[in-house]
Amino acid sequence: MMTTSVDDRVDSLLSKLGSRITGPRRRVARLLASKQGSFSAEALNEELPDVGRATVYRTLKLLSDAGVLCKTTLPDGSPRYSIDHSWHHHHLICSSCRTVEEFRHSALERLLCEMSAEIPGQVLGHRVELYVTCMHCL
Amino acid sequence: MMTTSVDDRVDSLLSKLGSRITGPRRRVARLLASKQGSFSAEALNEELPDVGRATVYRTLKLLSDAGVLCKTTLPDGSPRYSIDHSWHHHHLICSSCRTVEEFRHSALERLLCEMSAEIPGQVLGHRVELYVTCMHCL
DNA sequence: TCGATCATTGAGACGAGATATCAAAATGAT
DNA sequence: ATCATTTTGATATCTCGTCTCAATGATCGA
Repeated sequence: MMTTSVDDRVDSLLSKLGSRITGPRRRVARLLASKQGSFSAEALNEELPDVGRATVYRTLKLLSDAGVLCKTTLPDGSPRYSIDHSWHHHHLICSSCRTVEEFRHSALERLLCEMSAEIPGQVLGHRVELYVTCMHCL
Repeated sequence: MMTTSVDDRVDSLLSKLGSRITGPRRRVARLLASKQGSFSAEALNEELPDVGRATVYRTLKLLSDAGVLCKTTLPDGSPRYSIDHSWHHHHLICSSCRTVEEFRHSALERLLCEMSAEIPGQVLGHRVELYVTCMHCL
């Protein structure tokens, strides 16, 4: 097994951030590692009855700021988290099952980059979301 | 003056929608007409102490559904409303002053339309947001 | 113009998602 | 092992809304 354990990766991330390695943070991270697709903070919270609500939210924020997680807002305004696979990407959001998927599109990036030059002020970043009915729901 | 009064326009919109023309709805609409840029529902509510909270939110929803208003979510998740100038558009959001501005870009639309063909599932719509520091804040 | 009907209102309860407070517990540098 | 500093979690609080329901008021037909 060449695979580093989840705990090892979390430990090194946390120390890189200058944050302490604690039990609750590991428990949140382990649960995240077992997830795929998108999930709500509240769902995680319910799956971790022995970790305080505030700590779940704090850890989610910590990991989002660190770029490990990605926070998206569904069209109705409800927030979803997903693992950030660490390249710049955008989201396909299924209006039916509310699943969030990543996608990348180089032509789109290029165009957005070109557009930035035309826009007054300084462009800091962008977000693109496509609302779809996914194959599974069709 | 060729200008139709706000009340007249609101009246005709409401009857087109099959909704009743009421005092509270007029008061909300008048305030909206005096606004420029983006605003939060709560701010409107505070400026209309004689209109019930529920009614403010209901009217905002009514007008959003009717396409008169446009609801956006700032990166931090807080919602903003703005007058929808009634063509498909996207948003420039100033990260500093949180102002929301509309923009249109035909090449971007064309590309997004082309992309829809490549994407598995059925594309229903899209949203593009550019985060900027606006001229005013620079 | 007058009622009858039915949409609308507003006070307040409720709910989701999230942050603030603060005493107690855990971490980790020494 | 010590101790300053972080972190935790119970709870209160906040924001943005929706729901309920009795009272009100707009509209339409006679």
